[in-house]
Amino acid sequence: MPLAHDPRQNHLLAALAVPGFARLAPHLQQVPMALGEMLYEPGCQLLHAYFPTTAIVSLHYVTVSGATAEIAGVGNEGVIGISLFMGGDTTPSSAVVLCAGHAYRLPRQLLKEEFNRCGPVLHLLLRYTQALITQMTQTVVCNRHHSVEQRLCRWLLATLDRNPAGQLIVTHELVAGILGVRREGVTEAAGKLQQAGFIQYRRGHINVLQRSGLEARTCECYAVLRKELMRLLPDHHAARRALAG
Amino acid sequence: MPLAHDPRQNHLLAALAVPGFARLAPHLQQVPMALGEMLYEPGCQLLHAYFPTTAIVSLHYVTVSGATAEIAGVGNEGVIGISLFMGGDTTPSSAVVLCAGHAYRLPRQLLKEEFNRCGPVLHLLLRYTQALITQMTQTVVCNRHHSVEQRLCRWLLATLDRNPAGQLIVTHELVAGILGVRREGVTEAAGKLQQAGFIQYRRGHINVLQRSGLEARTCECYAVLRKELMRLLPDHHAARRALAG
DNA sequence: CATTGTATGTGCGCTATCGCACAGACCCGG
DNA sequence: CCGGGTCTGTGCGATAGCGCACATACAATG
Repeated sequence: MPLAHDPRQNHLLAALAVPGFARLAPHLQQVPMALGEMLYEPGCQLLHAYFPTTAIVSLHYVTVSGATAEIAGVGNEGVIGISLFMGGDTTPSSAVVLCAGHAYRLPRQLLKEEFNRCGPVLHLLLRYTQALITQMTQTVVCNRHHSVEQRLCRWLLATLDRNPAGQLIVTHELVAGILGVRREGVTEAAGKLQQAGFIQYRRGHINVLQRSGLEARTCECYAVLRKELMRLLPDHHAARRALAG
Repeated sequence: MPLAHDPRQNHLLAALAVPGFARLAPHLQQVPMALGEMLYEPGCQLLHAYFPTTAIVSLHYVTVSGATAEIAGVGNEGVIGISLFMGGDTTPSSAVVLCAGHAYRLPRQLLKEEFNRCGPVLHLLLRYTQALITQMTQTVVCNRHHSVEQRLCRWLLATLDRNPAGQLIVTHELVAGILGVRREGVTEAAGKLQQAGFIQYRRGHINVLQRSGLEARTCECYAVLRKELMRLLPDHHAARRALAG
């Protein structure tokens, strides 16, 4: 059974075989993540990789004119800092904490060393990177062709998958930045979902009451992505619990 | 000096050190690529990786309702088939030939074997993958915030960079599929660019007359991306020529 | 409990893009 | 040189989303 704070709440860490995990564990440091905290800025050298457990992080892009969009989200299924092992060291996007929580961080050098052993850790991280690419692929087409309401549903569902509590601490403004639309557009779409009884919100909180309603209103992107992520990232954490039980 | 058909017209192959290249060269098979040819379909297992020399390929996504968008383009700076070494084997996107030309292909198994030597080839391919991610990042935000005209300029410039001839064999319809807009939208934007004297087109052909005009009208995405690709993918082919000269 | 900053609701007119329909123009192949 | 299929030009009305302005309502804090 996992401790209150266990690195293995992160699925990637949970999927590591014993020797790899044993090498890394002494260097994993738990850190709290506050809402709005920026883990890295465009072009900045990362010092650590972050493996979220309860926190949710958004990979963001901000244009010169201040327009923003989420490129992909990262929760306990993944890691922030793939450029550390992919070779570029930096990226043109930034990483912002969307839901406060915790993560374990690993110094840059240790991640690189473990990666360069060319063992299972390398393959695990690359498979996760492939999953991230899939997410970005879906976001490209979703941003192009789907409505604000559809994309709001998709985002709510994806975030819920990473935070089963069912209560999100976000403002419409924040969601607008993620979807790359006006705040008013989010207010309108959220209003419709609330009227339908699927969600309920108040000043900075969104409660999901009826997942199935959101699933009915979202675009295909949610289901496509979920299926593909299942294929690429079997939930080893759940599997381990099942084995232990 | 490169032969008329030299694998090293592809920058990735050109960047390989002698031993790696020597191992792969006997297995590289030159293949012609016809306009519109589909290299792989969503979810299909690739049998080869393709290293374009003169061909240009578009990574595409098609929704259930038939809407399309380009996720990223691949020319002689890259390779098609990263999922072979990233671990997923398939992707939800497809790859379509946009500009007829040639490529060298390498059987799946040989690429994997070379990758698993964990030498310079692995690092080169991962760095290219990072460049592809950067391209997708830019496409996410560009699709969300920039106009048809800006994105048309960006696409023309990016394609020109991969095909210095300055003449593209594409219809408005085809470009519309790439940008994810109506055919009429492309006709209108292209009309404006032609009136400005930047391009000239006729039935299925587009000639770029004045790059600087396009550069002035495109969004920041082109410059940002170009700079980042320069950083990640120094043009080893040009470097080699310079050394030889 | 009063205050104040922040979040949300709403109403405009505006623009880009869509979806459709059809006319013309090109050019390839017979 | 003559078709006929394919590209391109153009003109609608419809719509989603924008940008702005301002009203209102909430909740944290002293």
